[in-house]
Amino acid sequence: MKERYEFSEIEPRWQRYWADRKLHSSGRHPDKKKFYCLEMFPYPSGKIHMGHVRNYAIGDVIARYKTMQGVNVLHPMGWDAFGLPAENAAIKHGVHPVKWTYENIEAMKKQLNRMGLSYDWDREVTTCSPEYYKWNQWFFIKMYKKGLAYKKSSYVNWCPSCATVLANEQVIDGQCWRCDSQVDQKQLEQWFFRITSYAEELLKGCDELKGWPERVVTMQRNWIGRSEGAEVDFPIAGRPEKIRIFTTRPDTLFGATFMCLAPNHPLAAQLVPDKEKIAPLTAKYGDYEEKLGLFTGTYAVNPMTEEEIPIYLANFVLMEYGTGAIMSVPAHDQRDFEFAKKYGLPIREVIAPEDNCGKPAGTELTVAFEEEGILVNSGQFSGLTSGEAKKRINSHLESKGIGKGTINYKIRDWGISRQRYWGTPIPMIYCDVCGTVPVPEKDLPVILPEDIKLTGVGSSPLAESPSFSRVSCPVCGATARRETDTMDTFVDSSWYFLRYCSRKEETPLEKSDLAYWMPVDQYIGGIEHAVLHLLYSRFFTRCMRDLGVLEFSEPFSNLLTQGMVCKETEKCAEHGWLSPEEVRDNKCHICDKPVETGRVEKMSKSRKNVIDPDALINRYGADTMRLFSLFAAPPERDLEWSDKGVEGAYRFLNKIWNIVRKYSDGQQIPETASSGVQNPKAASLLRKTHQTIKKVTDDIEKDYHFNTAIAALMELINELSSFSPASDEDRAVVMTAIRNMLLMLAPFAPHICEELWINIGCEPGIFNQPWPVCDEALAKEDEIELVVQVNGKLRAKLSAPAGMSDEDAKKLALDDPKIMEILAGRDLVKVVVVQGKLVNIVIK
RNA sequence: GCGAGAGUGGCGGAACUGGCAGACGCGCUGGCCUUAGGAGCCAGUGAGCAAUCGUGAGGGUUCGAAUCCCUUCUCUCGCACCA
Repeated sequence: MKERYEFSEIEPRWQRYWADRKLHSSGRHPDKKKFYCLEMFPYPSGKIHMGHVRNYAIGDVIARYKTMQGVNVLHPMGWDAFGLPAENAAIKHGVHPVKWTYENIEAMKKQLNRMGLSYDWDREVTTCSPEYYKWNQWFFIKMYKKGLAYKKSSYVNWCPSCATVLANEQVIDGQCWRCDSQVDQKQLEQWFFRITSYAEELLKGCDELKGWPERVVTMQRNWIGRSEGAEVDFPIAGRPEKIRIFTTRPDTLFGATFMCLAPNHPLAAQLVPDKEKIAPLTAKYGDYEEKLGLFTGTYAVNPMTEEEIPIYLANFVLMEYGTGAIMSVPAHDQRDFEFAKKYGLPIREVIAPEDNCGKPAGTELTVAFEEEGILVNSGQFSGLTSGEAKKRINSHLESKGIGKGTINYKIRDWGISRQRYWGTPIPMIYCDVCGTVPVPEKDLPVILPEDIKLTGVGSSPLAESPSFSRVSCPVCGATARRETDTMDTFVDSSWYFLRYCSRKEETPLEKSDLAYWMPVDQYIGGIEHAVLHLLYSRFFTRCMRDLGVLEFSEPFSNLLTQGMVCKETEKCAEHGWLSPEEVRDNKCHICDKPVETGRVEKMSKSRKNVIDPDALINRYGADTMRLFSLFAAPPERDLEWSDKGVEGAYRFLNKIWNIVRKYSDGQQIPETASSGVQNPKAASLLRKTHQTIKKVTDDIEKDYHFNTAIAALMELINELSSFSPASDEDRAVVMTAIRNMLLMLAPFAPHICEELWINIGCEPGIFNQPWPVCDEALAKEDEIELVVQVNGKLRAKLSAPAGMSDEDAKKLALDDPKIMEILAGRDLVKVVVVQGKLVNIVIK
C-alpha cells in the first residue's frame, strides 16, 4: 500500500472502474424496491460551480447510500440545453449555438465525472436534441387538440432600436441590454398553455405534498392565489356599458359608495378621453406610496341600493387582477377608506361587529372595519351574518342576472411563445385556406434549422429563414407558413424526469417504465425553482395523466431545497471586488492597498467570491471537495465556504489513509463482531463502531443530515487512532471498526473508500457491499454516567450500571458524599429520576 | 404591511420526545519531533480569581427550558394596494 494518499492517481482510476463496469446503469427489477433520485439538471454554461457541486454531492450520497441498502436506484443526469446564453454567445462571438452547447456539455460532463458522481449516463437527456424536443412538439399538439394550448394576443418587450423582442432578462431597468434604448411593450399573438384549467387541482394537490418543504408549498399556494367571491355588473348611468367587478365581500355590496377602475381599463379612455389627465395615474400605477384618483364625471348605479355612485380611476386598482375594476366600500376596506377620506367620499357602515350586539360603531370610523360581522343598512339582508349574507346575495345576484358567485385565481395562463432561435419550434402551420393547422405527428420533429444567422436584430430569427417558414399545408397542400416562435425552455424541463425512465429511443414514455420508476422519490435542487419549474412540472404531469400517458398526478414525492453556497466578499477601494487569487496578505494584488472584507454572500461571478471546483479537485481531490461541502452545514441551510474547512476535510481523509496503512501490513486479520471482548478498550471501540452505525444511518434517514453523520465518523476515527491493539482479538476489533467505517464513508468519499477497501484485503467494489447494520446488543453501554442535580443545578456525575432501577439511582445519588454534604441540614422536597440518565434532588 | 425561517464560544455548526449546553470541524495556546514548518503527533481551549454566569432581549410555565407559552428586537427569504 502506498505511503501517501494520492487522490490524483486514485480518483480517475476508480472512475474508470465504475464506468467500465457500468456500475451505475439501472434497470427494472420489479421484485426490488426502487428509488428514483434526481437532481435538477443544469444549463450547460460550460463550467460547473459550487452550487452544482453541493447539489450533486447531496444527490450522490443519497443514491449511493440507497444502493448499498439494496434498493434499485435510478440516478440520471442531463442537460437543460436550450436557452438564451447560447444565442448570446452566437451574437457576440459568432459561434453557432449547436457547437457552443455541445462543447459545453462535453466540458461539464468531464467535470461531473471528475466529481465521481454515480450517474447512469445511458439515460442522458439533452433537451436541444431533436430526439428530445420532438416530444415537446408532440405534447404541444396533443394539448392543442384538447384545447389546452391556444393563441391570444399578449404583450412582449420590444426594443425599437434593435427591432427585436427581448426576453425579460434582457431588459435591465427598463432598457435594452445591448443598446440601452427604452423598451416598449408590443402586442403580439402568442401561444399559451391553459394552466388555469388545473388551478384548482394544483391547489388541492398542495395538501398532498407532504415531503416538500412547507415554504415551497406555501409559495405555490400563494402563486395560484385562489379567492372566493362574486362578480357583479354595475350599470353606468346614461350609458349602455356595464362595469364588471370582482369582490370577495359580496356581503358589503350595500356599502359600495363609489367605484374605481384601473387607469388602463378599457373603459377608462372612453370615460376620460383626455389622455393628459390619466397620465399622472399611469405614472404612479401600482405605486403604493400614495393613492391617486381621478373622477371621471360619470356615475354608476349600485345594483342593491339603486344609488348613483361616482366612478373614479385609481392608480391602486390593477388591470392584472380580477376584472380591473372594483366596487369601493370605504367602511370595510382600508384602501377604499383612505381613498374616500382623501377625496371626501361618503362612508357607509354595512357590517357591524358581532360582539357589538349587531350595532354599528356609531362614532365616526378612524379605520375600516375589515372583519366579518352582522349586516346592517342592507335592506332585506340586514341582520344576517356575513357568511350567510354572501350566499344569499350571490343567489340574489344570479336570479337577477347581474352577477354570480365566482372563484378568482392569481395564476395566469402560461405564455410559452418566445421570439427566439434556440428553442423548440412550435409545430403549427398557418394556411390561408385551412387556418391554423398542427403539424401531423408523422412529420415530427419539426427540426430547428442550423443555417441561421443570429444578429440580435430584427424579428424572430426563424422568421428570417424562408426555407424554414415556407411550407405546404398538410391539409390542402396550399402554400402556407410555419409558426416561427419557439417554446419557453420551461417546457423542456417540465417533463425531462419522465424521459429518464425509459431508454428506448422510439418509446420515450413507456408506460410500464413510468409506472415502475415514477414518481421521483427524492428531488434535489435550488429554492429558486420553488414556483415556476415545480409548478409547471406538476401541471405537465397532470396533462400527461389526462392524455393517458401515465397514471399519477404528483411527479415529486420528496423535495429537498438545498441552501446557497456563500463566501465572504473582498473589495479594494480602488479596484472593486477581488477574487480570492487577487488578494495577497490581505492586500490588493494591483495596488497593495489593504482589502476590505465584506459580508458573507452567495457566491457569484459579479462579486468575485467564487471558488472553482476544478481548481479544488486539482489541489485536494474530489473526495475532499465532496466531504467538505457535505460537512460544513446541513443540506437545506446556506453553506459558508471556508478554505481552512476544506483543509480539515483533507486532513481527515489523510488520517484515515494513515490508519488503514498502519493496519494493512499485507496479512489479513479476521474480523470479529462478537460480544465478550476481553480488553475493555477494545470493547469500547467495538461499541463505538456499532453506535456509529446507528448514528450515521439515523442521520442519513432523518432529513439527510450528513454533517452530523460525518461528525460521527470523525469521532469513530478519533477513538480508533487512540487505540493500540495488544492482542489478535484487539486487532480483530480494529478491523471491524475500519471495515464499517469505510462502508459508511463510501457514499461521501467514494474513491478513497474503494481504494482502502482493497487495501484491507477485500474484493474490489465496495458499493456491492450491503450497508452495515447496527447490533443493538453491541452498541449498548453497560455503564452509564448518572447526572446528579440539586435544584436543577449540576452537582455530581456518578458512574452507574446501565439499566438500574429508579430506586437504585435515587439511592446512589443520595448516598454520594458530595451530595450528602450539599443536602446537610436542608429539607428534602422531592427527587425526580429520569431513567438511566439523571437524578434531580429538590431541597428547600 | 403579511407570511416563513433563523439568532447558541473567536468562526462553521451539535444537542433525541423538556433532562450534563457547546458534539465534530476550523482557529487559537502550549509541548514533542524537525535544518525548517503554513507538515505530523500530544495536551488544552465558553466567560469569570472564585462563588457563579452563560443559547438576541424581557417575562412566564416546570423539579428542570437553547427546546414549550407570551412580549420584543435583529437578520434572511418569499409575497406585497390581490379588491
